[in-house]
Amino acid sequence: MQDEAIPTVRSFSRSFTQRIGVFTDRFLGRDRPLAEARLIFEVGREGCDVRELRSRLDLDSGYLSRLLRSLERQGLLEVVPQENDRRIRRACLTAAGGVELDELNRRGDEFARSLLAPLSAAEQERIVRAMRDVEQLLNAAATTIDLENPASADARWCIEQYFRELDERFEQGFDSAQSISADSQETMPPHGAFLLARLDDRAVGCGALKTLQPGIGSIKRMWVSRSARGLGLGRRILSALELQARELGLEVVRLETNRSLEEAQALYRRQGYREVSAFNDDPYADYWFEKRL
Amino acid sequence: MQDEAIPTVRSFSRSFTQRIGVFTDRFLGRDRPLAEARLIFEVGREGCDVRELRSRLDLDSGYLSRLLRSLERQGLLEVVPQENDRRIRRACLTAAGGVELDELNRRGDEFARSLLAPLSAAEQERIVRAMRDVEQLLNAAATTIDLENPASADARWCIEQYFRELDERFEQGFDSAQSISADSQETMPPHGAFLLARLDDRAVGCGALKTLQPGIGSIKRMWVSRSARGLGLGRRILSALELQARELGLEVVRLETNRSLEEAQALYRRQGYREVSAFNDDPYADYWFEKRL
DNA sequence: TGCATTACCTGACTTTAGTCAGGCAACGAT
DNA sequence: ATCGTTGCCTGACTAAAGTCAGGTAATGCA
Repeated sequence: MQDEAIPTVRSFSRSFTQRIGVFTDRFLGRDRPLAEARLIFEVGREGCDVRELRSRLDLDSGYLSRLLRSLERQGLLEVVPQENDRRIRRACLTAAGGVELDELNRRGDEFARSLLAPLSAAEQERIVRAMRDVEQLLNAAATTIDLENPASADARWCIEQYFRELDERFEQGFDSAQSISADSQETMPPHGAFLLARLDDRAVGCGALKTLQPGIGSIKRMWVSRSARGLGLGRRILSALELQARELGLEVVRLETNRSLEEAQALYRRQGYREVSAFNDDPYADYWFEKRL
Repeated sequence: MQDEAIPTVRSFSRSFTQRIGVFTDRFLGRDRPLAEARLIFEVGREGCDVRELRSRLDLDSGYLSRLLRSLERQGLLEVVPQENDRRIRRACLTAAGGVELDELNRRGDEFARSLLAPLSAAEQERIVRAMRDVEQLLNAAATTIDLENPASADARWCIEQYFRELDERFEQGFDSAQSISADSQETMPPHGAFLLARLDDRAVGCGALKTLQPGIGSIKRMWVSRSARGLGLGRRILSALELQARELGLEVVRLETNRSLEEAQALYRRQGYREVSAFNDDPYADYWFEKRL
């Protein structure tokens, strides 16, 4: 780590919370408590389940309930039971709530504009670029990679997305039944592992490991959601899978990939994988790689 | 302004306040109110006058007083009257307060470290650079430039700094008595103007305008503090002075400068000033510039 | 059918943050 | 000496934020 890295981060957060904090309090919550304003934002046009609000804003159940009642009294939103499970309730903005949301958005835009206004065009471009960088990398840093049961809803969602993308990208399309298996049993301890990447409780990537034969593992299901690409997440998932492989006592990991997935090939080469001759007959594989751990 | 500028700023502040806000509350103020933790920071090793604390943290006098009493009760600081004016009181950390400050700093560092930890070395370097950019430009944007009475304490402090720097940089040194005048009367309405740049109530630059003869003005005292250079502040002060000149009915502004002040010359040329022959006999002037407004 | 669980709500708190009016001592100028 | 000002403090508030212990209806499961 560079010497000035820590001071830079600290001085940055300090100056930023000061400058932006002032905004958040003064602009956004001018005529209502800040928590209420945030809640209106979070509910948004399409509405939002109460449980979802609770987790996203990290609020106490009782406190959130009270906030919802307050906004209801003000005629800004309605909380209605869901059709299929009447315990779960959904908050939706009323027409008046929509107007309020517009107003909040207007103030937010105005604040952003006033923040940039004193800067020249070139400076504005520079700060916007730098902000995008910081945000991206902050998101990358906030993304966690953990073991997950491959049968869980999030895991299955990721695999589904992965298959869908392969079907789009492969010239011949993709049918998972044709491909080499990597089912739940195979990708769980003690024979394998399934890793899920999450950003703020949202699944954004995955990777799986299964044992081919004693000492030799295979990496499957490497996928990163479009929204999270370019953040080095692929590299982190791959490294984490290799760590899992070592812990399972594997000495070599292999993987196969399709010619259309150029980024993936580049990643494998960068991470020390070398191309080997075909070790299976996966109909979608064009290249085979291997790495000794 | 670019199309995505506003959304980028907004999404950035959103994600940043979320990620950093969590830290500020959870890490820093874990076993005491956030306001107290901030206060300990602000008092720092060398101590700080109460009035200074009030303005820096923008706190109500009564509220601050109560916070100080609370920290005093906890044995973390002492508030003692100043020698020369016993109304003004100074807050100083006790030994225990110093220990607490160390702990706060430790937590801050730890947070910064944990924020960067998941990133690769190259990514860390990228985010640190981007943060520096954002902070610098945010500071630039937060710097205000306003008319100031040239006799005010801040104005005189800036002029003093300016003279001191000229004395350092000119080969022959600098003595303000030898130079062409620009006293308070000359740089005030209706014959002139004095502009002061402030960042968070701290004077960081200045510039003055006086009338030489009907329709012709002269720009003097252009200075930017070292801490604020490279932020385009010189350009903004110069533009603001030109605006003042137009409002005073001037059609031409002139200025002279010393050969050692290369950045200044570059700025003047960039802003449309062209070199002219000497229009005065200032002993420190090597170049003379003029701009038609 | 009964029982545990889930999802949310209510009431009764505490803590933190912030405001306002007035008060007192120290100081500066006359 | 006195009078206005400055710098800080105290008391008496209010609002916002957050916590905790139940409570209730809906649902799922044995």
